This record gives sequence, C-alpha cells and structure tokens, in this order.
Amino acid sequence: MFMLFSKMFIPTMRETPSDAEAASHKLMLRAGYVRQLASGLYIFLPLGWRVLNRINKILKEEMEAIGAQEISMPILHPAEIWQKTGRWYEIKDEMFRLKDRTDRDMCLGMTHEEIMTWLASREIRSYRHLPQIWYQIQTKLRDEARPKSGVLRTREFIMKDSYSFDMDDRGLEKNYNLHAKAYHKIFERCGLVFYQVESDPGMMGGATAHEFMAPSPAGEDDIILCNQCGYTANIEVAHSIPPPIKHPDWQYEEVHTPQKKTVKEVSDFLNIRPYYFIKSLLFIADKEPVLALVRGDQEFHEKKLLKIIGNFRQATKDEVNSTLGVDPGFIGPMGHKIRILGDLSLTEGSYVTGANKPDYHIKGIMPNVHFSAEWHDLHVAKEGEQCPKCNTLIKAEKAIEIGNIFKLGTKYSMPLNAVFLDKGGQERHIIMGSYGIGPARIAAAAIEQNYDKDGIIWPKNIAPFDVEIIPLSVNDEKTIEVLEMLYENLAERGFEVIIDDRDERPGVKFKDADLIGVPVQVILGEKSLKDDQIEIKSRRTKETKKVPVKNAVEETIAFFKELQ
RNA sequence: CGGGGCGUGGCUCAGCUUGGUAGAGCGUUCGGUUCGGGACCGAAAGGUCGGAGGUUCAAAUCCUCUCGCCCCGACCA
Repeated sequence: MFMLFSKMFIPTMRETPSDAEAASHKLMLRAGYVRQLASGLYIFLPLGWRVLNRINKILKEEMEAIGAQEISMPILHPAEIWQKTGRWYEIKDEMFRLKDRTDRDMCLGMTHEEIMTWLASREIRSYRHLPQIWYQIQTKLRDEARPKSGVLRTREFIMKDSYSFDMDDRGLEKNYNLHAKAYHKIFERCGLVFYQVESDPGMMGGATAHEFMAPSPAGEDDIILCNQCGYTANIEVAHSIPPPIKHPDWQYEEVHTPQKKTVKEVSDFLNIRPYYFIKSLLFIADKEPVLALVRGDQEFHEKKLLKIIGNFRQATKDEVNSTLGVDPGFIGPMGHKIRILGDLSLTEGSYVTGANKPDYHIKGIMPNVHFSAEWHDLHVAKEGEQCPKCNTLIKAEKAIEIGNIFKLGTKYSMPLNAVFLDKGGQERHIIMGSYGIGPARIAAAAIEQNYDKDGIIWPKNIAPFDVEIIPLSVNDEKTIEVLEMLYENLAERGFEVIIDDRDERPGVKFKDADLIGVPVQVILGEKSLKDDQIEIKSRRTKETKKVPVKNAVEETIAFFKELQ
C-alpha cells in the first residue's frame, strides 16, 4: 500500500497554535494529525486516523487472542438501566443527558457496564454459557469538567472496553490475569514505556483494580515506584514509610508560640524540624467530628480517610472552636472525646503539637501515652520515602493512564439481575470484570515519550506509515524510475509507504518528514543516484545509510526490522 | 465550580496604556529566478478587530454584559 503526499490531506503548520501546551498536543496539530472542533472535541485527520486504526488493530488482535469477542453497543442509552445501578443519580454533571421526543430520559454512554450487563442478564441463563468476554471499540462521551492536553482528556473519545462474565471468583481471577497479560503485550507492541500499578477501584466498585501508566511529564496521575521490589501504585492508594526519625528526650511541657499557627511557622519559631510535629485536622463526617493526625512533614491524604470514615468535609473555624475549644492552629489530640485517627508514622516517639489553647504548643507529647488514636495510613506517599514492602527508597513519577482493569464482582449483575443457574440448579449472580484502553491516549503517550525538536518519532508499529520515500526531484527521470521500483516492491512486501511527490524544495520535504515522524525515510537524490545509491535514514537517530539501488528494497526492509 | 490568561486575515503576533485611515511575518494565488534542511524578487487576494449594548463628533482601543478557548486547582465512573 502506498499513498502520495500530494494527494493526502496533511495540513502541516510551521508555527504552533497558541493554545497547545503538551508536546503531543502541539505536534499532533503541527504535523496535521488532528484539529480541534471545540473544547474537548477533536477531529482526527487522515494521518491521525491511520495511527488510531493501527492501534485498534493491535487491540483487536490481542483481545481476540484471549478469546474476547467484538460486538458494538449503542452510545445512546435509556435512563432506566443507569437508574437501576444508581449511577444515574451518583454521577452528576459528567453525564450527558437528554430526552427523546416522547420525553423519555436518555443519556450518552460514558462507559458500558450497564448495557453489557443488561445484555448478559437477558441472554445468559446457564453456567454452560459462561465464561464470556465481550469487547468493543466504541465512542464514549463524558462532559469533562476540564478537557485538556489535546487528545489526552476529551469529552468524546474512543475506548476499547471489554467485560468478562464468570460463574465464580476463580473465573474472574483468570480473566483478569488474561487481560493484564494482553495489556502488557499491547503496550509493548505500541512501543510504550509503561507500568502496571495498583489503583483505586473508585466508583467502579469492586476490590481490585490496576492501571497501566505511561510515564510522562504530561501525565495527570502521580505514581509511586520501587525499583528494588517492583512495588508500583497510584498515589491515590500508594503506601510508604516516611523516613524514620530520632526522637529527643523531651519533657512534656507547654511552650509559648504567639501567633504561630502553621507547622512551618512554629517549626521556624521553635527551631524544631517539621517532622517532629503532629498536624491535627478536624473533619465532619455525617455530623460526627473526626480528628485526623499526620506527621508535620507529611501531606494528609483525603481519599485514604474517605475509605475509612466515608464522606466528610473540612470543619469550619466555628466548628473547630465549638468542638475542640480552640482555634485552628493550636489543636492538639489530647483530652478530646471525639474519634481520632492517626497516621501510622506517629505510633511512637515524642512530638510537638497544639496545646488546645491559643498561642501555646505542647512539646514532648507521646502517642499512646498522652492520647490514643486508631492508627491508619493517612499520608500521601512521596519520593524519598521508603517502600512499604522492601524499605528501599521509592520514586515518584507523573504518568498518563493508558488502560485500566477492574474486578467488578456482582456490582452490576446484582442490580440488573444478571444471573445464571449453576450445576446444582442454584441461581447465582454473574461475576464480572471490566477492562479499558484509550487508543488516543496511547497515541499521545507514544508522542510524549518519543519526540525531538523536529517532530514526532513514532514507534514503528503505530506509525501512520512504515516508510516515507522522499524523491528530492520529481522531474528527474532516474529518480522516478527508482522511486517506482521501490514503492512497488515495498508495497508488495506488505509495507505501508508514503511518497512525498510534491514539487517542493528538499528542505520543505525534510522538515515535514521529520515533523510527521514516519520511522524510516528513504531519500532519492540525484547526486547519490549518479553513483546508483539511495539513502536510508532513521527518523529517530537521523543516521543515514547509503546503499546500492539494486539492494534498496532488501536494505530498507532490514533497516525497518531493526527499529523499535 | 474557584483562580489566572487570551480572543485582531488561514497561523504566530503588534496596535489598546494616551480613542481619529487596521498593521507585520509566515501561509495562499499569479509571474520570474532558484532547488540536499521550511529560498529570493515582484504583484495580488484575504479582516463583521469573538458577540451585544453603552459612552463619544468618532471605539480594535474606554465602560457594562455575554460567548468561546487555554492554563492552575477541585473533579475524573
């Protein structure tokens, strides 16, 4: 297969549109892959669509390889099904809602757990029908609060989503692991650097979830990594052991700290390091006040507390006063009757904390001596702390979420009554899993991880073309002769080739070729052709190899095969 | 939703403070010279200055409202 540059719609730009920030966003615009229609809505131009299709082809191959069957679901859904699972009410502005002409409530699909489960509930009757894996590559719509970074976060996007249906947890475990393995193959084939990390199942429900993360400064997520034992987790669930500290032999005493409220202020004032402090934060959970404690050098982790006590909010200044009898800034954990939760790093030692009276702090307070608390992990893990599994120093990185896998259990099969009869004739709920991948995010992540000042450097399996042939002169007879020989042979051998047949100056063609990022460039110049040679150039390294015309096809293929 | 920024030919931007003929570079079209890393010369087309209202003899410029887009945060099924 070959295409002519002059006939294709590839609107490259010399300058970067001013509202692009992320490298992938800038380059996809400049190189003519996408155009923006409105906030969070993107048009994929021929090159961009080719890339997505190549990614989708890989997705399909790996899904079929684990026995998944492709289907296609509507993106317009009746409200009732979403009402049955409760998500119609739980999800707020992020769901696009509308009514049909008969005033029936409808919504646009943000994901397809409900509809897939609905189908299973109607069609699956017996254990003999299980297990099943159904998948689709389908448009999703979410009215994102903040679309950003080009195609990384959009309101309409394509997603590969698959769903597994099993009779029991063992079956789910198997399908979950099959998906994890398939995902590893997919992201490897797409040429990405990635990690599988522990993640928060969130509103998807279920106990276990992992995310696949492509490290990149453009990413929205923070992940924690341990190079030693391989522990990886999203910061939302990551554990860590803060650096241990040596505790001084303080006497329990009040110290005067006029107007000093924050840890930093008191720390500077008393000349005591922040990690010797206990930070006390008051929250209101279902009307019950809860005091949360973290070490002074630690950041309090809201989601971790949420999982323990359920919904809560920060207490107002007045509530702090009426509950604890003191203004924020001078709170200490001693002498209160309310529920107290403390971070695990505080279980022993001697600390500084608020004295529960204005302008005073307590030095020498000891957990489990001067106060008691329920101990939980309540802090945000950060770089420089220790791995919870092997004590090695951990690293933090930003990453793009390119895929996720969830064990759903019966979260959807219960409300939608998706049941089957087991061997014993017993009616049981289907055990489900759901698994997503965002192809556009793969493309963007691939660019974020592979570009230079001149443009995109595609991993070879997802590039829009394998080879770009650049005849420097389109009026030279010998050039045309070699060109035809080359592309016909390459196309015959299954390569996808683009030919820059435009009557442009060489500089323009080189610039565009680098910008577009096809991994192999074959340059046909009159000078080299005089010696019966052509040039094969790597987009990534810019290294050029001259080879005789008679070996051009084989050499080009060999060159391509050696690339990543 | 909170905070910040920006809307002027297709793209990047100047002009706005201090109201008075709407500009530049790139791109596009035509002609010519060029031709191995975004060439050069000449000519031309192309703009309701995001929109509405107001102030004024006069508004891209000042005021009010509004819409859109980007960034930070919150949110993210």
